[in-house]
Amino acid sequence: MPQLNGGGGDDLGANDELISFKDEGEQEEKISENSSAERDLADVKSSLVNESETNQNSSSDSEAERRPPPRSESFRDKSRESLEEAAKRQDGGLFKGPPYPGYPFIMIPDLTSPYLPNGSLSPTARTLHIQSGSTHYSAYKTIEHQIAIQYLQMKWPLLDVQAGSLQSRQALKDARSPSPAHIVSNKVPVVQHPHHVHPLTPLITYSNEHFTPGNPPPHLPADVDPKTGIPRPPHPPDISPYYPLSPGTVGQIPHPLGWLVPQQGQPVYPITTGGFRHPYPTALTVNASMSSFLSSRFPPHMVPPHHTLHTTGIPHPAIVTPTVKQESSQSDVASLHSSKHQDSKKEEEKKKPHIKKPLNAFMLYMKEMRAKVVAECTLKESAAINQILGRRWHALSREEQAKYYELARKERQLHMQLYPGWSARDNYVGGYGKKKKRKRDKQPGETNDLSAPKKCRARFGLDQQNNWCGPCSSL
DNA sequence: AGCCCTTTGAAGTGA
DNA sequence: TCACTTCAAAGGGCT
Repeated sequence: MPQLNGGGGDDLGANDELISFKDEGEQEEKISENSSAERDLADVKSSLVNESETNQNSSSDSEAERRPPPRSESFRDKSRESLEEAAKRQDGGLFKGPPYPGYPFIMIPDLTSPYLPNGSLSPTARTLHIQSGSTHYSAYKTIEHQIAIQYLQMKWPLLDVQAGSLQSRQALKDARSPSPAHIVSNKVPVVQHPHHVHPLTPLITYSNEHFTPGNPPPHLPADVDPKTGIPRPPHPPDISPYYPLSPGTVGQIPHPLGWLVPQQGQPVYPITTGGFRHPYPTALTVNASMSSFLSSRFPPHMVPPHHTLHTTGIPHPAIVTPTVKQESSQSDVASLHSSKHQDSKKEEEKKKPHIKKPLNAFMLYMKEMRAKVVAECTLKESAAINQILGRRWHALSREEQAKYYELARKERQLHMQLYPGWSARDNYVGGYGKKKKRKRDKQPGETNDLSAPKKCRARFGLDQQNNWCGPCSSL
């Protein structure tokens, strides 16, 4: 069976991901719909309205047309065709270059695998010598190692790949807090972007424009702050919007795996307790969060002691330590004064990081397009925005959707590599079946009933006659 | 403060 | 296998 990912071995179930695609005839329609963003949005709005007003007939044309046909093998085949095409366009395989310009996501050959693409054992997997609590690495200058460096340099020319960066992941994985091995050779300063460039951010910020080399997308954060709506200063023209470089500071590219790369002499990463909301909110103290994370993942003898707030690296932004993340130092001090073992246990419980789910294709799409829609429409309420985005999602062409599915697949893959033991179940509050929050029981098509538009009108000030929100009527 | 709303998709659970 | 549930992001609204 052909796999989407030419790299093989991908069992992430991307095959069924395109079930929402439309059939061919509909596709043409959708392509025409996409001819203009404004038209698209207007169409989306119209379809929303029409659907809202006519759904009682349960024959909403727009919905019926947009909704993908039920799963069928033929459809799956088509989807696979599409995916295969996409895979071919991307030249498939994890070890190929970034599938899209502006997508500098390095799929480092199986970071958890000790083997290099050439089949040899990677140095990081071979030589980890732990002596007296410090970590030393040897045999850096092996052929394989150099090959790996060359690989990274080839795939990411701007990256000054040194031994440290290659070892850093293993180093962090073993959570050997600041050790010379981390510090010395890493020349990839992870100067945290003010917006906390997530290693997956290049994925998340994907858009069609991103695939046009040297053509910064107009709707990127440089235009409008997705949160505040305040226009942002544009990027210098000679600087990639994805890499917040200052001229001549190539080395300050945020490593896609930057959170893994321990740093020395770097300023403390900007702590944005408010404002920008990153897909993977960054924990504040790597040692506290990471080692607690490791505590939960690895046997105690493998977990180093906490080193309070000495920040020498970045935890994966998917790791969230809510409420306690800023109390780590205080809690550490408190635990020293507290002789109650239970308290410390509770602290440990609290410190347990929350690894968020990887974003699916639609979520990635939403993250990228939300700001755009918000900018085009005065609506700010996410529920309304999401409705529009949902329509737009269905209006996307197969290829466009396939790109997001691919990004989502890679994100899942990376997530799986980063957190091998993680399960979505871990994030279930109260366990399955015990609802964290009462969700409205959704009957088939209930979202299209009259109550929805009424509620929408009430909440979003939708125009009663035009069945759409007044401020956005121009859309 | 915390849940609701709203979207799609992934993943887990139970029958 | 299927149906159902939860969570992922977002942020204004509501209790």
